[in-house]
Amino acid sequence: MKSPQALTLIVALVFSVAIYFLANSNVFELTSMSVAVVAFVCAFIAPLVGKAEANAQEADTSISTLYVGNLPYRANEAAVRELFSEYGQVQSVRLMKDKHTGKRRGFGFVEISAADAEQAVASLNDSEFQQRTLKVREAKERPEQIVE
DNA sequence: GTTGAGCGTT
Repeated sequence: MKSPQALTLIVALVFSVAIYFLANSNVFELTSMSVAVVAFVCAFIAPLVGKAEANAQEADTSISTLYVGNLPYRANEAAVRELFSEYGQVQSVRLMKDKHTGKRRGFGFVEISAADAEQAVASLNDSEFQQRTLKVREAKERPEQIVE
């Protein structure tokens, strides 16, 4: 797992070392001040680059929460995840069960890529799953991510 | 161990 910040840091370090040796060799007649200026610019830009890459990653992982009803009581999370994985990247699957008895309540929520959410709903709603006709909609409450 | 419209847990 390489983070954008770590990558940017490595680039900045390598660049700084290169500038240091260039300054020592006097190839470009660099002064200590010019090296300091370059170092300052690098230190100023690095966090901005890292932040931009982080924002780009967030945009790629925008997620929609889908309500899945009429599930068979015997259905488990793995089976539901497999089902929705046919249409998109499944972020998480939560099958709601009664907190006290632990029995399945027959519905759940699936977090899936926003880009694939509509396709999954259109394909899986009113489809048959373990001899039950599923109800798949966009979840009403608790919007985690706003879809534009 | 049962049932059958529904929108929820840290």
